[in-house]
Amino acid sequence: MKMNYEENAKLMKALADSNRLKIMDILSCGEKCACDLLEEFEFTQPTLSHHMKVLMECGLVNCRKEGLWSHYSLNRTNSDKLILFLMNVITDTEECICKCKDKSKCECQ
Amino acid sequence: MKMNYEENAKLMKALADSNRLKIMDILSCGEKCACDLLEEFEFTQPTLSHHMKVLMECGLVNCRKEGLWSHYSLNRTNSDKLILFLMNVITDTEECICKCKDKSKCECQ
DNA sequence: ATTATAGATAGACCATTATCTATATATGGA
DNA sequence: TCCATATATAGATAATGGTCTATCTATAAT
Repeated sequence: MKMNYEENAKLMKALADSNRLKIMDILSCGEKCACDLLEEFEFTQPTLSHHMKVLMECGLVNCRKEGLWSHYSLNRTNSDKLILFLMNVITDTEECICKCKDKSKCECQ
Repeated sequence: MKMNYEENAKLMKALADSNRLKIMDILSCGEKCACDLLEEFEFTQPTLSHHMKVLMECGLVNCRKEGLWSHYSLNRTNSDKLILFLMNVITDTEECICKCKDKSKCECQ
């Protein structure tokens, strides 16, 4: 697997916030409009708008506009890809970055 | 599953950096000393020390001291737990936070 | 004991970010 | 057309975080 640390770090940053994790959790059960999401939090509407922008810009959330309302939903493809990436990170694979190093050079073992 | 957004957001923050993702990837193949890790990066030794502290303090990485050397390794239990948490976040489960809400109150659907 | 080396800590600097208030935009209804 | 409402944007502020240089601590070798 091609390990793109930079790109996936952006997705991780998007989820490195407890409020956005909660938003993702809520959306995992189905599409929700902004007003419904806002009810679950203490922060203001512009703050929710900011969080949704962060999640959308990195591709973890989709938005469907209908009249005045914005309906948000998970992008499951990209969410799954991020988890797959993480599983690759913590798994010892043949193609791992460390495999190409000359082990004999290590002084400390 | 008990969804502790705050606590897991801390773990996500620790992995929301491309250098630390790469460190985790390297450690996934086995224990490495700091000097070996440092070779893979452009940044300075104090910067590596900072990154290792972040990863250790949230429990994603263990450290074994041996003389002058510090040997780092993945904490697979905690790494696995984080991925399990993420899978719960993006999965529609019966116990999801949104399930207790009164759906009929939603104005937008 | 002195010196060299591995790693940690302190403090500074700059960029990023979560939040707010105020305001703008866009849509639907009277 | 005018107003109410849902959401987005702008700009400010305070906190956080990644990196550096300089320095400290602890261990090992001579």
